[in-house]
Amino acid sequence: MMERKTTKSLILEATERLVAEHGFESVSLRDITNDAQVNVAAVNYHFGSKEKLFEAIQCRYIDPVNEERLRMLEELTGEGRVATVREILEAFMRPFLTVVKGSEMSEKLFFKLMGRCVMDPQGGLPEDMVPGMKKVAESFTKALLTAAPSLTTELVLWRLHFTFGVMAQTPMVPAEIQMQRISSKR
Amino acid sequence: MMERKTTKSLILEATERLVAEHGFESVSLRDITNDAQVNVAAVNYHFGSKEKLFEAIQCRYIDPVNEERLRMLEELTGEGRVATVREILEAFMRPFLTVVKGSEMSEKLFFKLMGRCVMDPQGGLPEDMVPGMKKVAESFTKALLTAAPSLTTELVLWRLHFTFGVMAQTPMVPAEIQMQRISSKR
DNA sequence: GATTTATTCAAGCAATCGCTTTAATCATGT
DNA sequence: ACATGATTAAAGCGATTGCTTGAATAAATC
Repeated sequence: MMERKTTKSLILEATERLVAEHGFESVSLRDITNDAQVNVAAVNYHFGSKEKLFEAIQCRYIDPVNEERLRMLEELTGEGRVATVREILEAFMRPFLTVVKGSEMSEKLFFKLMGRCVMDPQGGLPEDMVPGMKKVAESFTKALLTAAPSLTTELVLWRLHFTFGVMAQTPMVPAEIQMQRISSKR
Repeated sequence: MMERKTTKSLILEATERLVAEHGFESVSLRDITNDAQVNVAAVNYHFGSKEKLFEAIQCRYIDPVNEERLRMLEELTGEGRVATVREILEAFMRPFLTVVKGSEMSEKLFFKLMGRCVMDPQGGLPEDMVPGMKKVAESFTKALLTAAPSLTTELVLWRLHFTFGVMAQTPMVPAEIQMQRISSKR
């Protein structure tokens, strides 16, 4: 009996969908396996535990994003080249679009999932993602300090934090705005 | 036997603390009652259900914030007065500080809790908070459109959304930045 | 075709979930 | 002192949690 998609990828996709929609803490193994039309035991067989499954879906897209970020930054600043703040920020943000285009996910779902990863990270980031995140933060901070020498490290980190946070928050647009669309007369 | 604090307020304070720290979905009734040193049944006795308890701690500070917002806005724009964008935004943000100063909570905990209310709202806002939120959104949108006629309703709503979101996100500053403080040499 | 390995399945485990029940205890008014 | 209503406490309810088990099935190797 040949199936179009493997059990493992069915689980991953269902998890991404449900976590994006409801957040990490609200999703149970049964929610996932029901949605994926798969046996409960399959999660522990393929991933070891619920926590490791969650780590897997966090790494799945964030790692490529971080790699593309560093690649673009190296292209901008390598071999003594000088980059503008705008170019550096572009290298920070654009990889999200690059990665989502290359995936099978809808943009909206993708950004919702990214948002959950930033807001919810239950028990912190996966251990093997920490070095990559540190590398990105360090490299971009250094590049931005070079491009804008009047700033301090602390200022740059705060602004990066907000830059990332606003992006992560964008797809979470709550009912407010649609409600307002209706109730406002202008 | 007279106790310093009532059971009800012990529960409220423990809930605020735990929700601010771990988010709504992660906190159980036992977590709360253990932390508050009260019986499990006390929650359902005083609040009816876990969900209503959560609604209570959401309304407890957000309602006063919204009232103060409308009061400040009325002071700025009432009786045909004209307000600047900056003044209006101040009326939008400052009430958070006013309310937290008047409470017994630490600022950090307060903003963390507010952040959870924006990010986590499991099952949407409490029903009886919706009218207040709508009123605030409408009034401030209208005021901002008057102060900055070149903007559209949609633009104003998006910018309010981000303004609010950035504030809600501020106290969530993750390990990144402290980590970076250590690992960066500058 | 037989044997071994990888995967799926139904069933059930202990732990915890929100919540209820019933009885004891407290406070208050007469 | 007694009765009344408000509050607290211990025990346990059914449902759900993450996870494991042992057998059945599919796939791969010989």
